Amino acid sequence: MWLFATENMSSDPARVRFAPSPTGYLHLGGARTALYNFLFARQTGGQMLLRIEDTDRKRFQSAAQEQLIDSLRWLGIRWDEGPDVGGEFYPYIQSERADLHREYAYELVKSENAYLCFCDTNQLQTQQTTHGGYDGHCRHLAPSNARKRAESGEQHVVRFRTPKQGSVTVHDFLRGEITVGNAQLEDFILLKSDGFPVYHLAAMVDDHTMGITHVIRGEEWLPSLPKHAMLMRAFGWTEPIWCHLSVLKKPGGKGKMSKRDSQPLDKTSGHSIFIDDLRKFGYLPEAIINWMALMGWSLDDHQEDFTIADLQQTFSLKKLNPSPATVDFSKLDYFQGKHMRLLPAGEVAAGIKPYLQHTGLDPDDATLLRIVPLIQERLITFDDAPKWAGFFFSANVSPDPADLIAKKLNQSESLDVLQHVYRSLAALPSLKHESVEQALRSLSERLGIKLGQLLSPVRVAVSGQRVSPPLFNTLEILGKQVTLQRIKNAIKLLKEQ
RNA sequence: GCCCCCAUCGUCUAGGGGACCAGGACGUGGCCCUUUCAAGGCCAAGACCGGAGUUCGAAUCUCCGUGGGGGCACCA
Repeated sequence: MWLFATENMSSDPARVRFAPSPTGYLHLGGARTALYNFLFARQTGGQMLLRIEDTDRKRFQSAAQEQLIDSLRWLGIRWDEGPDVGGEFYPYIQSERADLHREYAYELVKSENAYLCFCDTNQLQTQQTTHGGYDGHCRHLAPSNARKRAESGEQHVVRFRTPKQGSVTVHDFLRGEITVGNAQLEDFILLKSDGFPVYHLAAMVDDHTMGITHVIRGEEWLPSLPKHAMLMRAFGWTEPIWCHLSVLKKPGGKGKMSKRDSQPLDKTSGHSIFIDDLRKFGYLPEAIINWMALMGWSLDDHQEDFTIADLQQTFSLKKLNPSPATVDFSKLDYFQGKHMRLLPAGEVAAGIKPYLQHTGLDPDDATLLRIVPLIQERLITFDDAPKWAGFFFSANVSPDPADLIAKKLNQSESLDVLQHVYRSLAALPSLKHESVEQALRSLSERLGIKLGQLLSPVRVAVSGQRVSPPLFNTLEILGKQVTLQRIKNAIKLLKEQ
């Protein structure tokens, strides 16, 4: 047991949260953050919360929340509290908690840690150009006066009063002390003029009231960490443990991966940064999890195969890597192939069926199950199935006559091979792979050519392609009638050349 | 422009002062196996960003530089 002792084992159960904004589909960066939060919660025997950060009504997308939940679930990430499963701290949709946020904002106004600001957009714009930001115009208004203006209906926001002197120091679990001069921080907005809280306020109020112990989130939040810490401190709350994950860089390593990069990545390459796309392309959640877990985290210098259950055992915040990682899809394919080979045959059959159907074929389950052993280790994604197994189900194949000519054989020699193969297969009562193998091996000896040379035209004849699953089994599944018919057709094609 | 973070093979990483002329994995090249393609096995090439310190000793600690990244909204 001591072997596995980590800082997590000895600490109390953690309460963590994944708090996406419903502005788009779940992508790798978000999924990885969710994963790490989930793993950490499980590792410590704590809870994971899902909270929807939708205080920006302008960017709200109604479908996004369901999409998000769907992708997360598909990956196998679970949460103990959330908008869909409820929980003690309901609601978990931030916009529904706005009253609470407002209350806390005004508590800060009362304690003079915040104040009302009446500047309009125009004023702010000029301040931006002349002063490089908000100039503190309303910072020193008399509170009573400000209250009167607000009560008379004048539009206003609530701003946090950041100290002008000194600096803030915040501790990040992975990066240590981070100190920023207060001069860098302007009096940021807490409550918008529509009465909705800004993220900084809402998230801190929710984190505190929901009992969050560790904030594990992306590095893009690091610059606002001082604000968050200041808020927590102004309320007199104890800060959670802050842990900022590195960003994921897009393939090629130039720049942070972002939602806008989806276009050049998908379709053509069969890759995408969106979980939902990956799913459509026929990837396995197990593979994606294994791959994502290793982008920014590692257990040691040799183990790299992990199931999500393994990760729940071994994950630790301490082994997180603070430097950015570049997304590498070739490694995803590697893990995908591995997990594909681990799948029970029935699941492979069920997985590839829709992809075959999508190409207009009508595969039956029994045949599918016989084919799976032949193609399973050759598949990367389910989407690869049509190219490996499509010819089993199509009515006929149309080989390129040039492909029917084996390497180092000319046309008439290849024709000769096909005709011999036809005769010896026709002589068999049925095409059991053992008897096919025996027949063709002895035929190749008789003809004095290599087995590979003999098989090549046959392979093309029956599958229509140069590369196929192992041939003897293929012929058995295809059956005598179809096999002979396709060879006959190939012979005809070659003769016409 | 200002602020912050990061820095080991092409990529993901191990490494927390001597165990490192730096280990593993993906990818790449070669060989083996072989019925094409895979899978598998073996081998190879391939990195501590630079410069000053600290130290008997630095990939590991400090500083400066450089490079990369992130952030500067009544977005999250």
